[in-house]
Parts: sequence; C-alpha cells; structure tokens
Amino acid sequence: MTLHLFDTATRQERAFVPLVPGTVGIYLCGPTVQGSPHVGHLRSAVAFDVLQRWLERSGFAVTMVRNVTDIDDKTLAKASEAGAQWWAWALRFEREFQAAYSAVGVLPPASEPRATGHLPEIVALISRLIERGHAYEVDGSVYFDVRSFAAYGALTNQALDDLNPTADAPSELKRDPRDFALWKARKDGEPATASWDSPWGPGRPGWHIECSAMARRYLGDAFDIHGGGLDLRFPHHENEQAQSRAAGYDFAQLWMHSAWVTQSGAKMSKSLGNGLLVSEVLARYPAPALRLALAQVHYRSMLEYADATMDDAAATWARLTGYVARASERVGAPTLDEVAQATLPSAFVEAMDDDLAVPRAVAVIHDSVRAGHAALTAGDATALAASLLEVRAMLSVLGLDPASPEWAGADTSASGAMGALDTLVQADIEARAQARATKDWAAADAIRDRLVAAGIVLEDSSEGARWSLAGEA
RNA sequence: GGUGGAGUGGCCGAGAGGCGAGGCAGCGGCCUGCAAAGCCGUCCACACGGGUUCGAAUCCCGUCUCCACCUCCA
Repeated sequence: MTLHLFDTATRQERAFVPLVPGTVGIYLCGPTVQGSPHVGHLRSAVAFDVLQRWLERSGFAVTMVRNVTDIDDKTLAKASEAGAQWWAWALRFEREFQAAYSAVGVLPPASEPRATGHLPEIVALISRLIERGHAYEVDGSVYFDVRSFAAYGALTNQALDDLNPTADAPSELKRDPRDFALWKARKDGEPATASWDSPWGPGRPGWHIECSAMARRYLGDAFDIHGGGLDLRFPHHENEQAQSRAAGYDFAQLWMHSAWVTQSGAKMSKSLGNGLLVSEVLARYPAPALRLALAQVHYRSMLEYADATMDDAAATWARLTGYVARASERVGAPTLDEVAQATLPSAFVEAMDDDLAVPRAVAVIHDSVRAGHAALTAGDATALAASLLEVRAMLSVLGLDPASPEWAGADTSASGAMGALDTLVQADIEARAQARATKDWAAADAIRDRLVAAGIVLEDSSEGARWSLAGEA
C-alpha cells in the first residue's frame, strides 16, 4: 500500500498523489504571535513535522511553508494594553514560538513568511478579486462577496444560509453578514506603523487573505497539502479556499487538520485561559518526552492532557533511551547514515502509510524493543544489532531517535561535564565491585545509596555496572 | 438551528464483523546478595436498549452523554 491521507474536504482517506512526482508542497498555518505558546500550539507543529519526516523518508522532497501571522486585531490590542509597539510584541512571541518548536525537534520550515512582509502580494490578490467581481470596496475596506462564489462552504460542507444567523453582527457596510474583510481601512487610534497604502486607502490586510497570498507566492497556484489545527477549518480555511479559487487558482489539493489538546475534556486555548505553557512543561520534563506525548496519539484524535500524560511519556522515553544506550554499549551505535538507510519493519511502514497511524507504529517500536531486550539478555549480538538499528530508524521517523543530534544533549557520554562525572562514578563503581566481591553488602549498598541520593542510578549486569542520571538512561 | 467528532479494561490509548494493539499502574514468577533494569505470565474491556448475523466493540435502528466549529483560536 502507498501513502493514504485523510482529506478534510472530502472527509475520507485518499491515496496521496503529488502534483509533481517526487515533490510535496505543504502550507501550514502557523501561529498568531500575540502570546506565549502553550502545549496545544505544539500539537499541530509536531503532527505536521511527523508528516514531513515520513514524506521525506518515503523519498519525497518536501517544501514546508509555515506562516507567521504577525498582525491582527488581538496583537494590536494586547500590545497597546502592555504599552508596547505591536511589531515588537509580535516579534517577541514569534521568538518564543520558534524556541518552543525547536525545543521539541520540529524541523525548521523551508520558509516562515510573515503577513507584514507580503503586502504587495496581498494587494494584488485583493485587486484581482475585485476585478473578477468577487470583492467590493466600502469606505476604504474591501470585503469578499460570499454570494458571488457558488462553492463557498464546500470545504466544510456548510450551506451559506445555515450558518448561525444569530451570530451575525448587523452591518450596513457589508452586502451579506457573512462577507469577510480582505482589507481593513485604518481606524482612528490605530498606530501609523500598522497601516499600509493601498488602492483603497491606508489600512491593513484581513486575516484570511495573507495565507492565500503567501501560499501562492511560495508554492504556486496549486499545491499539495494545506494543514492546520481543526479549529481553523471554518472560517479561516473555508475563506482561504474561497479567495484563492475565486481568483482563479486551484489552491490546495488536500486538507489536513490536527485535533487539539484537551484538559478535563475541554479544549486548551488562549481564550479559555486554560493553556498550559510550553515553558512550564519543559521546566519539569525532558523535551523529547513532550514530543512523544504529543506525537504518540493519532493526529486526528483529541489528546487529553492530564497530570499522568507527561509522567507516562517520560517513563516511555526513559525506556526507549535506556534500551538504545544499553544496546549501543553492547553492539556499538549505528551511524546516522545507517539509521537513515535502514529497512523499516513492514508493519511500521503500513501503519505510517495509513494516514500516519503513529499509535500503531509506536506499538511496532515497543515490539522491537522487547525483542532487543530479550536478545540482550540472551547475548544474541546479531539480533540485538538488528533491533537497535530498526528501533532507531523508526524513532527517527517520529523525530525521536535518542542518538540523533537534536537529542544528543541527553546522551550521558556527550558533554565534558558528563565525562568528568563518569570518571568519578566509575571510581565508585569499582569500589562497589570490590566490596561485592568480598560480599561486603553493607559497604556496597552504602556506595549505591550515596549515588542514588545524588540522582545517579546503577544497573548491574553480567557485563558489570552501568550508570545513568535518574529519569534519563 | 447548521456542520463535524467522541464515548474501549484501574489510567492513557489503537482497532473497526471471527485471530485478547501497545504503554503505564497492579498482581504472580524468572533473573539479582538485595535492588535497579529486563524477561515471562496475569488482569479477557468496548455508553445504553433493541435488531441483522453461525459470529457484533466493529453493521442497522433508537436512546443517553460529552466535545468542537459557525466570533479570536493550533
């Protein structure tokens, strides 16, 4: 079987066929940078990072574009409240988002375009929509005319007349309450730095138009996959598609949406105030454990975040890293090239090809780890080496290979400080071995207790003792 | 009102007509001086009520509960 992906637009799985063989263009809606990133924000980034890694592993050249919405109503409002310049405010949080993405091993996109850097493209697209009769100008603002585009609602399967009538804000400016702003005329009190010249006077772009404009600039009139969080389907993605198609561009061929993170069943979000900040989690748990927690649930399933979620993920990460460390000490570590070239178990490939069924893929990893541990105990170096290689290859697809450069900081042999520590601990291990040889259990246990108190865990084996930091491997 | 999704063992979480996913926790055992790590076994679940079927967690009908989008949201 080949890669099948669930297409939100048609609500079914489809065989993935790129527009240009061997290449994949992906546009992913990135953050609106008006606050600190919470765990929910990382979910879509990690989900689409796994998609990118799997596509690349499958031989595709992937162009990932993830935008930054650096101007919108809330950014202006929040910056104003804080007495800050909106552009400084936006950049501050853009940096926080980048740090959070990087912390959990999200590959940097090929491009991270900002809305404010694409005014010419945005103005050109709006002008084209006006020319084609799909948009109109009123008092310096421009609105998209939803009644002019018959396919409006196609993405989310909604009839225009069924959209919640009570939610409509009465407006004498718009022809239809559901028409949305493409260009917002500058209002009194808005900073001059948040305004650009246009054929309709000074103003700034509406939220939806930037994505249509930037996707086209970097990926062309038509591209393969458009992604984002489930909550963006409507109105944002519906409007994007309407704008681009009304302008005569084919736009996205397939839509993918990741589900969100919930707490006690409720969606984690800024507006509900229950967002758990990435920085809070990373202060308590290893970053790869957070990535694992986010990645190991299917991307279209809600992920219930509870206290136990990170504890479980941290325990699983410790088991994986412990296995890779122990196995590598016995049979040697494969090189990154060998990991990249390794044959993946067919069950793993089938799971990933089936709309990125990561939970099933993770089960295959656990199976291989168990087989590897058995080989380790049995002293079967051949089987152990085979398991180690395939485990690391599978983990690397998920961005979770413990020996990859991004996580090498957790490797106990990596840094100079760890080397120094190792020298000291080895002396203790030697002293304990001598005490054990003379069956002086009290002395042996005293040494071990002292190390444990310092956060160092010992594991005895027929090969002697090995040590690791508690919580790591 | 419209659109879409979910209810699985102590917990997390897959699957989707017949072979007990996987993880965590618990229990029993093996290994170990004792541990730790690991291995083996065990704990036979699918919201409720009907129905179809040789067989249903999976299909059909009904019911209940929960969530999301339709305003900003990953």
